[in-house]
Amino acid sequence: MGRWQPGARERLEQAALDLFLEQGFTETTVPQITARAGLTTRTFFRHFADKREVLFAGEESVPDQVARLMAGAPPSLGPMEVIAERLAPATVELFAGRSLDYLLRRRAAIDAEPALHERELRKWALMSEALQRGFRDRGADDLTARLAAELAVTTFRVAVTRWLDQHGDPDLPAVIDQTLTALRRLTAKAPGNGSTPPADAAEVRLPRMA
Amino acid sequence: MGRWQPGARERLEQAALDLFLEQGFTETTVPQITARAGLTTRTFFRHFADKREVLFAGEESVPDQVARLMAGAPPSLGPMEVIAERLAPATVELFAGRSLDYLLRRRAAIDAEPALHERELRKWALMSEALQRGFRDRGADDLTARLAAELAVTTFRVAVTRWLDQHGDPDLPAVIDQTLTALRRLTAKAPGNGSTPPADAAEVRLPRMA
DNA sequence: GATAGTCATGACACGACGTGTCATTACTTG
DNA sequence: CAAGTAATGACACGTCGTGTCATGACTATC
Repeated sequence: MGRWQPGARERLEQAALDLFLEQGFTETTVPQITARAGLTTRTFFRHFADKREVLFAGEESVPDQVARLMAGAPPSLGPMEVIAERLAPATVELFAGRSLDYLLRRRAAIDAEPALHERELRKWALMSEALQRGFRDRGADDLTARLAAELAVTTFRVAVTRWLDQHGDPDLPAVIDQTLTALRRLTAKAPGNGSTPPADAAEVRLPRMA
Repeated sequence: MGRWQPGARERLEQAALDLFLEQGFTETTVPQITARAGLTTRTFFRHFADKREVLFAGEESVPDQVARLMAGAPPSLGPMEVIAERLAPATVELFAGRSLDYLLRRRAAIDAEPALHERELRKWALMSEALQRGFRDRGADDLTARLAAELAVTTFRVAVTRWLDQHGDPDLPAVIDQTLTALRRLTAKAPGNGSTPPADAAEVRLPRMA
């Protein structure tokens, strides 16, 4: 363990996030981050593979956790049940660790920078791959496994996005539930445009035509 | 228009893809690409914002095309109908321009390099954003618009992947159809594990428990 | 058919990113 | 107190990507 000033990694993460929000990702240089954390440039790259990674540390284990979680679920559960009953609670737990304020600040930084947004997309893609393997190991055919994995990722990503949009007001489990319901309604053959059928939707159907 | 040797851009794209496949993306330096194309380093960055972009040129207009396409569809169509009847043919057309061989080579290069894979994810994300706006403009509420957009992207991305996996054998429209059908079956409440119910699936249900 | 204008390219300098390498410092173990 | 370990510092270096100015080739106009 490091024994100079403890928590070098955490200091770097904090300084980086602060600077990214203050001046932007591109405008922030690694020497600036390390100066604020009281370290040198070389040390930064010993903790993080590149400048973006400072916002994505400690997420490498998630795919493995996902794999174990799925292997531990009763074989009788279908893909959608696995998503709703096993993966959803795990996702909630994943976000329960960090404060809402931190999550919002982190998202603000990521949304402001395409390069960081790409890294965020890769995070979900890695999760999707793990889920896909999990579904295949549970006996699903290749197409179903892929779709189920993508569906799960879509659900959780959309739910978390909306949850943060509303500053965490309806709690995450509720938002996930709402998202799953909307997803089922959407894919059900019933035609319609997706707004709550006749009621309170204030939005207007645009008569546009190209 | 350039009047030195015509097709500088195309020469750069070709040289880059060849070199990426020969020695890998990271190992290929921009001077190497420009040398093979008979140009200078500076010229490369006049045509492409960065090294990755050489594989993603000419795709900036897709989101706009998507927007026009959706605005031109009859307002009576629900989200899933828009996906199946309007967006699917457009997606097919999008891939009809390039030869299967080129698409396979391009994918091989992208799959071998995480940085390129991230760029590919961003491409689909931009398409998803355009779709989301399109669905919202058609009167869908925010949640439905997001989910429909993500569903469309998932469908086409999975379909194209599988289509290329099989070297284009069942044609793309057929694969998209198959994918949409599997997606509807998956989200329908009917429990089950996603393999063709009792028959020919040779895979074994693993008795694993974490 | 000369002249001016336009646009792609060449040439050069430069800052930031990321890595390899070796020395140094602090802590741990015996 | 001595040896070993692990994180850090210091330095050099290659590549990426940009700013800037000069140069070449084509076009339009008179």
